[in-house]
Amino acid sequence: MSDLLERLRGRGWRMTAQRRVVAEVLDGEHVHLTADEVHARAVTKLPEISRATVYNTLGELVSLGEVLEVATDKRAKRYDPNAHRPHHHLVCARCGAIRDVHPTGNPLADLPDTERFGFTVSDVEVTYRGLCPDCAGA
Amino acid sequence: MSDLLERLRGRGWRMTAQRRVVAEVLDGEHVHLTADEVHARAVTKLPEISRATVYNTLGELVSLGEVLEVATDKRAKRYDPNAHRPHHHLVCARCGAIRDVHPTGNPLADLPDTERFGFTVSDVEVTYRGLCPDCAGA
DNA sequence: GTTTGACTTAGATCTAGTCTAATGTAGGAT
DNA sequence: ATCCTACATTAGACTAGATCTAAGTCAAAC
Repeated sequence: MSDLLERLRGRGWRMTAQRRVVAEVLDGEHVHLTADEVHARAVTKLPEISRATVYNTLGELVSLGEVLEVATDKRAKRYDPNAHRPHHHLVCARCGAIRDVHPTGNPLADLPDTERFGFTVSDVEVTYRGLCPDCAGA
Repeated sequence: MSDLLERLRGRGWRMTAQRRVVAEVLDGEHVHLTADEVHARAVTKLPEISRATVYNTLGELVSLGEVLEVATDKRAKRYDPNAHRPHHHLVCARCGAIRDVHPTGNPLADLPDTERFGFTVSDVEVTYRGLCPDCAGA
């Protein structure tokens, strides 16, 4: 069903029921879930899985580069399984929903050396904010 | 000393010792403080000021548009007194330090209609990430 | 100088996340 | 097939950051 599990196994990731379930949840729906939402879905497949394990597993998937952490505001972090195609985010200011977007242009090139203050700049995130159709209609 | 206090008074903002101190802290140093850092500095000027008041006051300054809230990660929010000149941020991935930057280009124009999913897009934030000179050197 | 509604306070509470010590188990060795 | 053990999982305590509450205070309109 998924090559995510294959990739992980290939990297020597010790496979457990809990980790499989977390990976399946992320792989299944290409939306941006919070850790608690991942936990809630995981519990339906494996009732005894604990929150700590979900956090641990998400953290590992992030350091393996298989999943992206998205912290657009002070609500819960969200996890983005679409780590292999670079993209940015469009966030609803009201409900927090996130969509992946692919703007044109290259913002990294738009930051002149004089504006880098000696930093080693390695990454840019562009976050568009607005209201989703549901929240704008209300 | 500052026109921030003038502007606030002009808007009918009820002036209290606590609010003045918070405004002065923000106005004084053009860095990006966390709420607790604001509180710590405020306490040196007005020892009995409470954390709740600092939070309230910061929240009001944000809704008045005098101060910007910057939530670049899951650490504490930071408050940016430079609300009147549009800019973006350069963040140190290690220590969380923030610098204001002014990239060229206009990312809002870089998001085609087909990528807007019916959202009413009103704002873009560009966050550059990297290591500051101190953290890169370590 | 009074009045009053807005402001401030200490501390409880909430949420998201991390840590710990005890227990369980995947998967290599035998 | 079973045994080991290093790694994984667990429940629940803990933390940081932020918000809420109810009681007390005070700026400013009169």
